[in-house]
Amino acid sequence: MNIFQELKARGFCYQATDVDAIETLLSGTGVRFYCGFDPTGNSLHVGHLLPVMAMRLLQKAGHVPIVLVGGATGRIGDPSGKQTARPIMDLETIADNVRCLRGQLSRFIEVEGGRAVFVDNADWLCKIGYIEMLREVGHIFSVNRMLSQDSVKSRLESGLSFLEFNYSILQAYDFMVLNREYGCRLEIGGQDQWGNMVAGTELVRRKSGAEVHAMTIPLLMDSSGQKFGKTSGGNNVWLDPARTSTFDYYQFWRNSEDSVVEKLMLYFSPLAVDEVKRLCDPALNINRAKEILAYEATCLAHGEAAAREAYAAAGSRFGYADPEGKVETSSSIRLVEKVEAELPVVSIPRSELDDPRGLAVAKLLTLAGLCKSTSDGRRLIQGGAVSVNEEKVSDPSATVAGADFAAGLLLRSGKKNFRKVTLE
RNA sequence: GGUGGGAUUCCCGAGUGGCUAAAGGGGGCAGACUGUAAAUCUGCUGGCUCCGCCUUCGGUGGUUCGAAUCCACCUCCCACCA
Repeated sequence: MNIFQELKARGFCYQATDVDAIETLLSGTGVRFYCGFDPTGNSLHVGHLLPVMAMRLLQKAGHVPIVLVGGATGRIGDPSGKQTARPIMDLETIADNVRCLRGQLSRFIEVEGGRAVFVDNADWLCKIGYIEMLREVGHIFSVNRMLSQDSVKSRLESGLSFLEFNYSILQAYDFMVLNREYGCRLEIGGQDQWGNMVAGTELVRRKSGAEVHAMTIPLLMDSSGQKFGKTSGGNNVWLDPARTSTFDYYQFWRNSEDSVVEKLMLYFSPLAVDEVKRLCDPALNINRAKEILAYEATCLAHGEAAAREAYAAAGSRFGYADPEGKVETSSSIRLVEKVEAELPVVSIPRSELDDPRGLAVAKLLTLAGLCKSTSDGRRLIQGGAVSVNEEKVSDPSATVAGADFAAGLLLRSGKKNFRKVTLE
């Protein structure tokens, strides 16, 4: 199985400018390809991960990823797939986001020894003058053509500013620069990027005559048609452990529905295609498959030690799916002997206890990030979902005192959401 | 440029003077059942120092004891006509 066939088998291929040409290109080695990420936040979430996984696979096959973080395009905002314009961010925020995203991406993509290149399009886009830009590439873009793009058309009704309208030109320009400076031959990206990517291949062809390609990756949806990667209360599952603890990250994968485990494992684990198919056979042990999925996904994002810890914490809490180790796997997942489960820890300022009436449990839930407001917390308590140190709380006005934190307070909302709360 | 229609809580969408924190559905959360799954049933789903108070129905003013609902102006969308 060559790399292109593997990408296909794993479900990474959605649209491509020329399937055969791309397969031929990739059957060689050392092909430089690129994928861009806009610094709209200081962390990626699992929704961003699909193209990252595709880059990983390509890199493992001997190709060279050019990871572009859009310090310049982030100042514009891509309208593709968006209902309304995004707020314009200030420059420091963007610069900070660029740094954070690079750090996260370098966990997935190996950088050493020239095996990957990290670039920021601010390095060229911010230097070019408007007139210069118009003269260089403006004549190649047809407004008529741009207007017929789906991503533009859908925004014509709700309103599309000139600023955003320019986005695809900038993205196309990136491809041209990367082709010229780095010999980049292929761009990959989410399916909503198709229009922008095709604009790039055309620009390159017309400016330099080089033949370059684009391939999109499908957009992941969950069973209810929502964008994949949201959880409890529609929150994103972040890669940044400060925003989503490794335990919760592991749990996100562990709680996948049966019907999508195989798909997710093909996308997000490094295990070979046949092994994934074997593990996900419903006759085998679907819960073991989920553990392996969760473990492998956590390994990639947070490293093996953190993954093992999360696996142990969840396993000792909820039980292991395959305690006798009957399921064979090449995964490095190993049964962990009884350990104290390390649940996600949150610390709150000691001053929260200053109020003579005590600290309301409902408030504590909010501070610990288990619900969005005190009112919400009160409702959870009324619904019988909350316990403190394994004792159910039934009074919505209940409070805790300093003594309850003696050994770290164990706060629970529902069956699966735990926080160990400490004072600082 | 002209005429008509619209903007409602996370989303869709009711509501046309007090009984409206605002129907219904979706989504989400929680409870029961389970396999930390799905399906199903039940409850909750603006905020707060919570049996009371405060803030919401595009924006700003006004009428009224009282407005998401009436009036004026503004902004943005949609439709038809030119």
